[in-house]
Amino acid sequence: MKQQLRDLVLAAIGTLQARGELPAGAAPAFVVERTRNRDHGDFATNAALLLAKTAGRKPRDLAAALVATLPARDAIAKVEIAGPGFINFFLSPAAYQAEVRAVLAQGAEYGRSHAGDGRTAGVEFVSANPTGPLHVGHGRAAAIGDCIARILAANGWKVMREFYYNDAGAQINNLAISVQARALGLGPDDAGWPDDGYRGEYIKDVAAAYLRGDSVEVEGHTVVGAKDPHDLDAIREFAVAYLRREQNADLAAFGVGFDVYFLESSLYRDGKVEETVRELVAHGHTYEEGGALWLRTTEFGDDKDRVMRKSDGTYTYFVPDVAYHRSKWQRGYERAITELGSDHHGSLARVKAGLQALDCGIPPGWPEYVLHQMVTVMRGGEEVKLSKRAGSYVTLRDLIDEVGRDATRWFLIARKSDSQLVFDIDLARAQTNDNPVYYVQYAHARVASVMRQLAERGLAWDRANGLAHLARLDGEAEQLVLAELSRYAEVVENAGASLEPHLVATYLRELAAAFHGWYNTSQFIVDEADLRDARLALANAARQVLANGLDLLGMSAPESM
RNA sequence: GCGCCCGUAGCUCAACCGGAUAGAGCAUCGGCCUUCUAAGCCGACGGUUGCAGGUUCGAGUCCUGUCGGGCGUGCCA
Repeated sequence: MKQQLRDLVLAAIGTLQARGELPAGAAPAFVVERTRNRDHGDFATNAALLLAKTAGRKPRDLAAALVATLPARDAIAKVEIAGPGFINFFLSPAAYQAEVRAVLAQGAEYGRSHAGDGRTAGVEFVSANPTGPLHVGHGRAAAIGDCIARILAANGWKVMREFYYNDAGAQINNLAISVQARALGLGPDDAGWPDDGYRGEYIKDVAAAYLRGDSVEVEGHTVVGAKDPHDLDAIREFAVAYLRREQNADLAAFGVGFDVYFLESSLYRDGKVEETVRELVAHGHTYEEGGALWLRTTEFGDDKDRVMRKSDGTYTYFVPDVAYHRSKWQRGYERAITELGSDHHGSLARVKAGLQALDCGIPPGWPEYVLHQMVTVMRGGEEVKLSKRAGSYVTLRDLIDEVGRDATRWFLIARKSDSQLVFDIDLARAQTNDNPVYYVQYAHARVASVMRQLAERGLAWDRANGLAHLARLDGEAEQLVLAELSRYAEVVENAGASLEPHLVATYLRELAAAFHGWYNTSQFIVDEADLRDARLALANAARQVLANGLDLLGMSAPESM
C-alpha cells in the first residue's frame, strides 16, 4: 500500500512537471508513512513540504495542486491537506477488507515477501568458544541472531546460520588444564590449581565423564574419554566435544539451530590463514617492523595499524577472523550479518580493513554488524550474578529452566540490541497481565477458544459467507484491528531492512491490544450468521497474523493458556 | 587521553531514510465478570526527550560542546 501511494504521488509530481507547474528534474526523497494519529488518516506524505523549496511555492498550495492531480483509486476513500502541508490518505473500507481476505488466503505465508529474491544471507551469531556453558549474553545473541535469520527468510532471503568457534587457542588450552586438574582431584582453591583455571562446577562433570570413558557425540563425530589424566591432548579433545554438545543442547532447548559450525582450526588446517596473509602482502598493504608483520589498517579508517603476525610467528586473532569472513564471501554470501557482543566492537574496524585490503571486490559495508549490549539479570529487585553450574555467571539454561523458552526469547529481543538490557526474572515468570509474553499469546489463544466454543454450540464458521459480509466490520474497535493487521507486512519489511527484531515484538503487542480491546466490546458468536461469520473471519485473520509474528520470534502460538 | 554505543514519564521501554498534540506496559488512583478465558477491557494521573548551543518551514532523531553510564583502545580472544 505504501508503495502504491508513493507511485500515485510520483505520478502527480510528473503531471505537474509536464505542465510546467513544477521544475523538471528528480523528485525529492519524500516519504509515505503511517500516521501516528488516526485523525490524520492512514498514511501521510511530506512531498509538498519538500517540493515547496525548489518550486518556490507555499507548501499548502502545492499540496492542493498535487491532490488535484492525484489519480483516483478505489482503495483511497479521502485525501486531505493538513498542518503545514502534509497530504493525508484515508483508506477505504474495501482496502481493509481485502487485507482480511489476503490473510486467510495466504495463511502462514502472509506477510512474507520475495524482496531477497532467493539470494544468500549468512547470519553468524553466538560463536561462543567451547569453554563453558552459554551465559545470558550468549542467550541474547542467540535470540537476536535467530530472529534476524527468521526475518530475513521472511523477506525472501536464503539464510545460512553460522556458528564460528575457536577450538584450539590459549583459552582451550586453559580449559584442558582445568579439566586435568579436576581429574587429578584438585579444586579451585587447592594448591596446584592452574592460575587462570576455569573454576565452575561443570569442569568437574567434564573430568568425571572423561575418567569414566564416556562417549560424546557432537556435530557428526564421536569422542571417547581416554581416562588418562595425564594425556592433555585427549583431555582437550574430549572437553571441547563435551562442552560443544552441552552448548548445542542449550541452544536446541532455546529453539536455535545452525546450518554451519565453522571451526577456527579448519582455517589453519586448510591453509586459509596463510592464503589470506599472502593476499594481503601481495596487495601491498603490509609491512614488517620489529620482527612482526603489520597490516596498514589505517588506510581503511582504523586509528592505528595492527599486527597480523607476532614476532613469535603466530597470528593475532583478527587474521583468522578476516580469513573466516573471506570464506563467507567466497561461499557466495551476498549479505553477511555478524552478530557480536559490543565488547568486541574494537575488532570491527580491523576485520573490515582486512577485507578491504584483500582488494577482491568486497563492498565497504560488508559484513553488516549487529552488536548487542550487556544483559543484567534481576530477581527480587537484586542483581543475580552467579549460577551453580558455571559459578561466575548466569547461564542461558538457568533462564530457560526458570522462565521458559518463549518468555526468555521475548525479553531478550524485545529491546533494541544496542541498549543495555535488564532481564527481570520475576516479570518474565509472572502469569499476569504484567507480562507481555502472555498478553500476546493470550490473544492468539482467545481466538482458538472462541472457535472451540463455536463447535460446542453446534455451530460452524462459514468462511466464504464471512468474507462476503466483511462490510459488517464497521465498529471502531474492529477498524482498529483491521488497521493493525494491514501493517504487518510493513513491519516484516522494516525489521528486515534495519535488522531489528524488536520491531516485531512491539507490533505484536499493539496488534494484541487492538484485539483484546475488540474482544471486550463485541461478542463474536452472535445469532445472526452473516455478522458472526464476518467477525470470525476477522478474529481468525488476527490469529493468523499473531501466529506468523510469533513464529518470526521463534515463539509458540498456544491454542489455550 | 582518544574512539564507539546509550541517556525519553517514578520503573522497563517504543517512536518507521527529520514531520503534525513524544506513545505503550508496569506502578498509583477510579470503574467493568449471570454474557465466547478478567492471563482481559475502559478512564485518570504522570514529560523542559541529561544539559547548552547550532542547522531546518519543522529536531527525541542531524551537527558542536558538555555531564552521566557501558564498552573498546594488546605482538590477548
